[in-house]
Amino acid sequence: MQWNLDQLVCLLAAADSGSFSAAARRLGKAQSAVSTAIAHLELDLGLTLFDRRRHTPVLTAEGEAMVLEAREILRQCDQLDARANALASGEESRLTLAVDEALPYPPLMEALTVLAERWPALELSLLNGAQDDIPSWVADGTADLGVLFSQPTLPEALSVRQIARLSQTAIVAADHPLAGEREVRLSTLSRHRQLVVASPLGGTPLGGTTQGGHRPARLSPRVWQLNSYYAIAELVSQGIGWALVPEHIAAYPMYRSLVSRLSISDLPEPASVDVELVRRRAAGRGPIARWLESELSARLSR
Amino acid sequence: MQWNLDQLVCLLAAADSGSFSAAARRLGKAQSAVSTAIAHLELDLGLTLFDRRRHTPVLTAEGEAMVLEAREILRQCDQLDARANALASGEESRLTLAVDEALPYPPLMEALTVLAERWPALELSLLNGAQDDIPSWVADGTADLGVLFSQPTLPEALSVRQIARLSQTAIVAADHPLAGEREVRLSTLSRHRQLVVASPLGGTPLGGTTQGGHRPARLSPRVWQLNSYYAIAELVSQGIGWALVPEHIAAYPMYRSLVSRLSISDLPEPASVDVELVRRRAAGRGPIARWLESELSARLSR
DNA sequence: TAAAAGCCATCAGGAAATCAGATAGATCAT
DNA sequence: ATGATCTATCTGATTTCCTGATGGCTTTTA
Repeated sequence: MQWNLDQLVCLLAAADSGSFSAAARRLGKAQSAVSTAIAHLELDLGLTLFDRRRHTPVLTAEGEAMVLEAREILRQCDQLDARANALASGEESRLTLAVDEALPYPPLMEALTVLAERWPALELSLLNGAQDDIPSWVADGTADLGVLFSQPTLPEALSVRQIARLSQTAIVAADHPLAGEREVRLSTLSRHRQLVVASPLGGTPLGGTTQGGHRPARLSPRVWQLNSYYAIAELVSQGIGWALVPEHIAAYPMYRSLVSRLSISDLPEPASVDVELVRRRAAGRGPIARWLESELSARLSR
Repeated sequence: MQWNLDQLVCLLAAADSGSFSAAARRLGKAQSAVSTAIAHLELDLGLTLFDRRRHTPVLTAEGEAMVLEAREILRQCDQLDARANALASGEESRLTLAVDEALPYPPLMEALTVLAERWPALELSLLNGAQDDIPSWVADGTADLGVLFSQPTLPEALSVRQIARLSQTAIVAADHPLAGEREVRLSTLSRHRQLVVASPLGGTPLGGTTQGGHRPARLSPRVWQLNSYYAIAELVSQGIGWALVPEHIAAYPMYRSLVSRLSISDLPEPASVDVELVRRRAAGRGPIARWLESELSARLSR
């Protein structure tokens, strides 16, 4: 392989413009440069690319085949350049996304589908984890971005942004004494055990590193804490107590027939839980991360 | 785009071997050449491809992305070279094949399927034509190769090779007086009109350009000539006469229920028709044409 | 701990490729 | 027939590229 890219450029310019002189003008070179470039290319390839018997050279069949190959190579070169420019302007070449496994899947997967089309070369890693895993993965660099349900304590090194709010519903087991009621009052609920998400488990979230993020409402004096909405739904369906969970968890096929929704008559405002996006303060701010943030925010809010 | 292919080669060698020195040894260059090549590449791309803080350089994330792009480009370059070598050794870049429309399709299509896999870049043209079209297309350069049923007269400029022999069967209309007979004698057949393929139509094939190729057997004094087996089968099914046609024509779904096969008791040898491949004397002798010739011969003979 | 080995970046000088401009021969259009 | 345009080729100058040497740095070895 003796030839170089400039010779391929000359070949395409000559093929497109129909003469070596025109190609030279287009490329801003001397005609002799194009002429010798193509002559050398022909020597290197062992082919006659142009039929020079007429006034203006005309591509041979072999020449046309080479033009097709050359065009593909230069297209790839342009792609390399484009990718280099994108990377040079800060675009991520890899992105690791950590998401709470209890988040609604469809909007997440739709966003990733669009992502795959728009940045086909991106190496994406997707980590599914429980409530507590997400911030620790982001904090230790395992993940660049994390999406999780709002929780009261987060490492200081992380920055948080609320990106959506999911409405919640109260559920009990289908055979629970409360299941028959059309509406219940808080005072009624408080006589039964409440299951809430909490992280870190059993800790007293009052330390100096506490950030915003409201803690899950404790409406009953008898509380069990778990780190997973799935575990909560599981226990609720066993009749252990009641819980506030996001709508999509209550609607999940595995639980839908086992649990019963409760409407709480005297709740000051509709129950909801925030979805937050966390990143290390310094990182996770490339163009793809920013796009993904707004995309997830839009899709989760529908 | 300032960079060149040598720099990409250096990048890959360095990435693969883990150090610039090793890459230089592998490429048969000085270490400084590799070092400056990669340094220039980094300047051109605006990226840091290697992390040089340690003893041996290690690819950055951006570097890995560029390695993937570069590998693809060099793969394409190898492909261009391979194609150039093939073309230089006489391989066709285009091939136009003219076939008699009455040839059996399945073996033809199977051969073309294999052809498409084996020479993916070949530009193939397939012309379907009647008996007379094939040799004229090959003679005037419209086609490179022709496949047709043996016919007595061919232009002098064409060379012919028999590549298969298809057995024939006699057919009459299902409601023809002969249709009930289990076996017929030639003397019986000769009392009915025979339809034969002939080309050129109505000509007296005795001119100076006559070549080998036996003319279709005229077993009856009353003969109609047509240039297409399909037209013959059509007329036979109308009860116009009887004909010798290749087995697959008699088995063609459109005619199968309309015609009846006859077995001729006193035919000296089983009726058959030769399939021939024609080319201009000078042309049609590239590797692909030769492969196609043997492939068609094998598949048509099954 | 000290020496040795291996690696990289950089520099200088020479080899090689590339380029622009000029020229001559060929082809096309008028 | 003539002028315009094209290609191939030559020449000298510029640029690029390469090798070999050197020094600084890191890792391994003694």
